[in-house]
Amino acid sequence: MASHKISDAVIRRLPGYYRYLRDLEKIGITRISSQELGARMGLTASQIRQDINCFGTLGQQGYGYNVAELRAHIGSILGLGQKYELIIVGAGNIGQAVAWYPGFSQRGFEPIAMFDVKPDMIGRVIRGVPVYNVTELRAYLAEHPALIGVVSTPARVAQQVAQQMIEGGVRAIWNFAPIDLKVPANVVVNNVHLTDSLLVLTYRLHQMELAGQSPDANIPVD
Amino acid sequence: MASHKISDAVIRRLPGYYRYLRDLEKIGITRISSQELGARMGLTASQIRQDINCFGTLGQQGYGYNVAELRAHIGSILGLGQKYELIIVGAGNIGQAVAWYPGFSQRGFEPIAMFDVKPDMIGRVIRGVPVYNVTELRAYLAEHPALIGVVSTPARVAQQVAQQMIEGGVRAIWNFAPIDLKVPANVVVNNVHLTDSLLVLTYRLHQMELAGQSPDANIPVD
DNA sequence: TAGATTGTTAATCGATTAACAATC
DNA sequence: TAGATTGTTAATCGATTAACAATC
Repeated sequence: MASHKISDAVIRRLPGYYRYLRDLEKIGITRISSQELGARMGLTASQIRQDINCFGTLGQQGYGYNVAELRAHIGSILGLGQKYELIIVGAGNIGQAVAWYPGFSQRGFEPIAMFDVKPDMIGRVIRGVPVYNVTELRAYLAEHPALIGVVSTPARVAQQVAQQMIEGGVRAIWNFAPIDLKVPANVVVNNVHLTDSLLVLTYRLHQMELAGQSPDANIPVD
Repeated sequence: MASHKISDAVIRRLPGYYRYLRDLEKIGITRISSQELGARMGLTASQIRQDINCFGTLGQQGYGYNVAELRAHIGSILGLGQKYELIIVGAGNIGQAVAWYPGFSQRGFEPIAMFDVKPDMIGRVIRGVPVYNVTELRAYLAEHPALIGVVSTPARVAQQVAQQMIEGGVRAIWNFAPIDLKVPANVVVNNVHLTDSLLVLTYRLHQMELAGQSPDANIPVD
């Protein structure tokens, strides 16, 4: 039986499934068991079957899962298969890195404009994406609606930029500023804190050093 | 009572605590209750007290927590307070973004070298960081040990780069390639999958659209 | 002292794992 | 059919929340 509320824990694993299935497809594997997929991903077979069952009956007893079919299904759950125009505020390194992330366009993400405050950035066209003055953000959005906004500004202006995006019709914000953006309930936000992930790394490194390099067994990968 | 094994769930929250406490300190707040901190961070007061108690007795009944003291303590648990030299393989946008992330140096992270394969990158010095040919990686590490390695290469070479880093003495790998690096038990790895986080965002956006914009209440922020 | 707020134990909730009957 | 492997229920485990005595 399908689609009772999918838990957050499951949702966070979905992109991983998608990625692994895509890689399997690429190397020509067409079917896979929960056992085998689990071994590759570092999850239990049981968990994989539970996860997949959240959104319907996709496997076949005695056979396993069809890789292409499963990937397509997970992709559609993730909202792929449609095109997402996105705007980027903050044309620094992170903004540019995001704009040019390989594989972005093939997944339907299209950066249509960047915004910055620096005079030497404004007016440039970087790999086809024009950089506008951030003062033009509202006016631009009025003409060119975008569902997704990327915030790659310094923390101190991030909330205010988000505000303008939301007023301009942006419904999802991907935030790289080191602050947790607050948004209304009809807008989604994902705060990516790069430094946080580095600190988790140093924590583990530190622990390992304290423990005198003793292998602390399975360090979970996140 | 302190330090029984700190769970992974707690560890992942620590950088958040650190960040909020730092911001509080900046605006001059010197003491805070679990109640108030919870309200700001979107956690329950109970959870905050549980978390903090994992690593000792830091609060005072009837008073709360001393912001500066708590931040310093969490910082030291996270392994801050020492200097970390880091090398970056892949001098593209993400590599550069990482190298120049503001606040890096004030937290003790110092990029000492970048490596790439592109002839037009090799030999450049970008904001003080030299870019070498990746073929020189081993030789470089032999002379300049670094604890942390950043992998910001295409996926297809990432595992091999990690291998070389590890052989060169790197003990922690911060990976941005869209693949889960496998490392031996005495090395730590943190796989940052930017696309994964974007897909979680589109999932939620998609759900919200399906639900006809109805506010789906508390969208957790991660 | 009285009020506030922690530290900590117990209760609840949710997520993962184990087991196995259903079925391809 | 026999073997494989799912779908699904039950058991376990862990994390979060609630409650309250301890104490500043």
